[in-house]
Amino acid sequence: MSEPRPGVELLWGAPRTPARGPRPGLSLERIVGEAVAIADAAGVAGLTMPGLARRLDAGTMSLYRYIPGKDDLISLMIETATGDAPRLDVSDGWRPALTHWAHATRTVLLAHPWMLDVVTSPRVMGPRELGWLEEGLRALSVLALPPMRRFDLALLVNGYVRGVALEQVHGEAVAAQGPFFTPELLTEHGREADFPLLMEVMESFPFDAPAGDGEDARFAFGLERLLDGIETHFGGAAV
Amino acid sequence: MSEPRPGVELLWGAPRTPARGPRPGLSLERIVGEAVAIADAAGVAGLTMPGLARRLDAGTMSLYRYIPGKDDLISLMIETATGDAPRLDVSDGWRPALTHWAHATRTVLLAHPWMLDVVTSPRVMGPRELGWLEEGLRALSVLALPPMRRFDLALLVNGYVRGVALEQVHGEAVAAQGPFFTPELLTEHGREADFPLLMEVMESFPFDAPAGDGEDARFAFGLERLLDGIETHFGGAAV
DNA sequence: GCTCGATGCGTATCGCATACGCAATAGGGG
DNA sequence: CCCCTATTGCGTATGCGATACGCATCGAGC
Repeated sequence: MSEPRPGVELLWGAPRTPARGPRPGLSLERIVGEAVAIADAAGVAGLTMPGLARRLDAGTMSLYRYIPGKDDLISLMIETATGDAPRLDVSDGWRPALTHWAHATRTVLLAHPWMLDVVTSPRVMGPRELGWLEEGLRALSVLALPPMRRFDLALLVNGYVRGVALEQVHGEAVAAQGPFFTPELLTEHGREADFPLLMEVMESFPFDAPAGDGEDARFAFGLERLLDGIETHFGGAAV
Repeated sequence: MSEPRPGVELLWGAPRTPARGPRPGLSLERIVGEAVAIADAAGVAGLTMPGLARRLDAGTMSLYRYIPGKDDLISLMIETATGDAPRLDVSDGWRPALTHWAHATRTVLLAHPWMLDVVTSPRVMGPRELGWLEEGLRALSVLALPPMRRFDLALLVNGYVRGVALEQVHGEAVAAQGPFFTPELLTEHGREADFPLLMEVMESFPFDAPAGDGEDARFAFGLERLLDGIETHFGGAAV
């Protein structure tokens, strides 16, 4: 038996258009759009139902006429912020396509860092999000592998993208709340002898470098390594 | 000027032993240990100050005599659950050592899945956690690279481990709340034509396979690819 | 035994998610 | 054309979590 799960219908069903009753003063699109804007600016922690209602000039409880609960709102936010998957060009083989896919995924995650906090929760993926997976599979479809193996590879690359994005966002958040990753942390507690290699790193830390570029380069570099590894292993499987 | 930030002292300072006053009925160790046990069983969402106090047979506010706030508690939980970094044997080169390091990291994350939810928040790392980084750097120290570059590589591998663990935990959580990743999701909404490759995957999904083993293999495989890539790029840099 | 730095914790505040119910609204069948 | 009813807006209320505050109490050293 399939349970109703109203949230799934919001993601997958057709938009509801009621026949009778007062005209709705809000719309799912407006609610979700404003929620995404709030989360972009203040993170998921800054997104509250009263706060969202205030931005929409509505009563708090009015929101619940449109969504069953906050969890469903977040699912819809993910679906909206994700956007449509890029159309990949696989004519040059899987590697350029998968590279493009990975970079596009990273761009989305960095544009909406709160997504890194919420994609973990148990939830149902929407059509847009599955569209991204489908495109990833399409990039890999030129490899003569069982579908399940291609799926593994798509998740592998996706996991890499997430992990590195998480690392970057985390690092930036820590840096924003004050200098922490400095030699002083260790010397002040007399622990510098326990972390000789970290001391080296901290001392050479270029705090003045433009953070974004370095992160992009680090990401691209790691991605190339990962794809190199895939290629040496599966390169011969090209159709 | 360095601000006080009491949480940092809890992580890095010496254990406080008060001279006067009533004997403390609780201890940091007991509080943090019980908190980790709760989070292991119920996730961070299941960890509340009143709930924790109840397990400890204490009043809720008593906890605040030991920790400044919940955030600091979580920092301490991470530090405790992380455990001591494994001593790596680098005599066979960087690759076996780094492999061991990555697997050990993964083991910790899967033993305490809530860590994946909280490592993102802006926080200060403790000595144990930095010890892991130090060990990762030690594995890479046999490569003749600038310290910063070795640091990048350590974060790269760490990011990969996190990303894949996140993916696995997320997938398991979704699966636990009912079948979702099935062809029916698509066919029920008449969208099967939009996701031909996903349909293939869903149809071949072996729901009966032992999940853990498959995930371990997938992780190990991806890690090998990543290290392969690093090796082909930096292999010549061995000291 | 007095003092003063601690501790245990009841009480209170504040913010959040969300259930419930009532009043206002408006398309459509009679 | 009007009333019926599905529907909306939202005030009010509940319950829970984090945490500030203050009081009663404790106990090591004088």
